[in-house]
Amino acid sequence: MSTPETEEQPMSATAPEGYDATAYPPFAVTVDLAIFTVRDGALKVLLIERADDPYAGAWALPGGFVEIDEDIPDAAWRELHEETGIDRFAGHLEQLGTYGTPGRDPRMRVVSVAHVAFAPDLPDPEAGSDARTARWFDVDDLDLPGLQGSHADADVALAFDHAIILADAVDRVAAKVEYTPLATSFVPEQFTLGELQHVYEAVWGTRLDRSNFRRWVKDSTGFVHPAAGTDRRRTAGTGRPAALYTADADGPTTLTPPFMRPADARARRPTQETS
Amino acid sequence: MSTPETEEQPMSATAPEGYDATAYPPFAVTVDLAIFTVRDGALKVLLIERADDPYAGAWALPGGFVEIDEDIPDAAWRELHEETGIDRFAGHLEQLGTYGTPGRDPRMRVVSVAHVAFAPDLPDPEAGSDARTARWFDVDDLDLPGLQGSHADADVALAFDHAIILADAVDRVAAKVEYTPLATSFVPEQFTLGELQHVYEAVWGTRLDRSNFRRWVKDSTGFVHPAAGTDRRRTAGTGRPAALYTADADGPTTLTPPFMRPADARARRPTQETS
DNA sequence: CCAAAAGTGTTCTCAGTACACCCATGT
DNA sequence: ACATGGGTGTACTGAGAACACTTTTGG
Repeated sequence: MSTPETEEQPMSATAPEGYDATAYPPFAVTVDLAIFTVRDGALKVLLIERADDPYAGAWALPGGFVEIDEDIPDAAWRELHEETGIDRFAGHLEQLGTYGTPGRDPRMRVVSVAHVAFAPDLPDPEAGSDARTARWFDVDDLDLPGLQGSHADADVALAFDHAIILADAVDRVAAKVEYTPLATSFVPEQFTLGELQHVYEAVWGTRLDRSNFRRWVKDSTGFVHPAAGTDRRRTAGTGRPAALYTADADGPTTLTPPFMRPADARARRPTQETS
Repeated sequence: MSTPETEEQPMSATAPEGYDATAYPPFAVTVDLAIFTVRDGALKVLLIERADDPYAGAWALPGGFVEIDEDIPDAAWRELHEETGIDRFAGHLEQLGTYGTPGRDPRMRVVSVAHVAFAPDLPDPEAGSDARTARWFDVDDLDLPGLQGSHADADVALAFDHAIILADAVDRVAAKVEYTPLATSFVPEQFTLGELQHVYEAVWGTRLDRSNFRRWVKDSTGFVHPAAGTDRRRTAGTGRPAALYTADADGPTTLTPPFMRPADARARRPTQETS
């Protein structure tokens, strides 16, 4: 942790040798969330429209202050619930990274712990729920730094450094579905293999061979299994009804072998070297 | 970012509706570093011995306060330099994650942005350099949560939540060498393929087939190439001298195909789901 | 001569790829 | 009938795994 190594190492001018517990540089700490869902075959992210300055009228990731006695994950789950109504454990939430460049918020020094959340297709946020607009955006319609395939509609300007955070978040999602069963977080509890395949195709922006996809999924241990009890089938428009599957609850957290996306799929941006 | 969404979302009691720029919960922000090197065929991490309470006598990751006008990567590089003398760009440094559970530092609310650094074999830290002990520890000699192979010598107690951070850091290192050329950050500028193989073996805690390793390395594009100019060879004790190689400077940041560690290698712990 | 490490080649196997074909349903 | 998507099987190919053998040095 970040134990103030008082006499062990020279502190900055703001926290000198004989410091007392209040003599440290005071930061504001917030959480920001990139909340993803897959819908209409596309990867969507939830953005809210800012009503006030700075960046009034711009779109931003939902987020807010961490309370002084609140753990960071708790703050993230709280924000997620406030924005989407998703209950704890009904979705997946993980830390993405921390963004704290001085000046990123013009008002004060803010360090934001960004998070990524996945959820099955969610309803449209209720516009009037708290006087502010919120919308699902197709990720490909946003102009994100370092991401190809952006046929940027970009009349959507993102506030603060949220374009960077969101680009990192998209990379994270694409990478995680490769070696974890997290793709199942994007589909309802019971799902068809076709639906699951659509998740991969949306996240990676590529097309997969149906036959090989099925074989890989069914050969992966601890990933999915035929839906218990009612072995019914579900229709998805036209065509033959599909068998239903469920995610293995006790499955491993990393898939072996991983499902590698084809090399031509959406390029992975490297982890930011902090240089 | 974490823009305080003033009227957009209800703030906590500490940052209520009509807040002013000073009315936010004040946090201390620090950086902690897990600095790794490979030596004697083992993965080593640099720890410092705490002289004072809390956790006097315990070992801890080096770290310190972020200054109020200092960017987080700058603070991490500064700490790295103070601890090891490594200059910017002479090693690899990246953000690992942020740890901010209330009470992790008994004195105040501290949020620490942990980092991972790789460097070639470094000299022993000078004990007298600033009155405090610092040592390289074999990672396998530490008792880290969720990591197998710990024949824990564990008379070494880690301060704060540093055991958790360090365990996460070890995972990160193991995962990164799989799909990035970062293993070359652990060896000198000119190195033999045997030395490079030792890095993988140390990080993964496994043995690799020499022949297959060479083939994979040489077939990977943008990874290594024969040492320029002097095509000399270097001896490593006894045996035939080996050809020298250099990392491709302009290489890709992700290797294709990745070099998968064998399934029996040190298990990867999943990304912490923030639940 | 022997040990140790570098360097080269060869076989075997299995997973990913591509593709062909049948099945069940809606219109 | 035909379009649409589900479901199954098969042949091809290339990369990883295992292992045998040669080369160059120090002792």
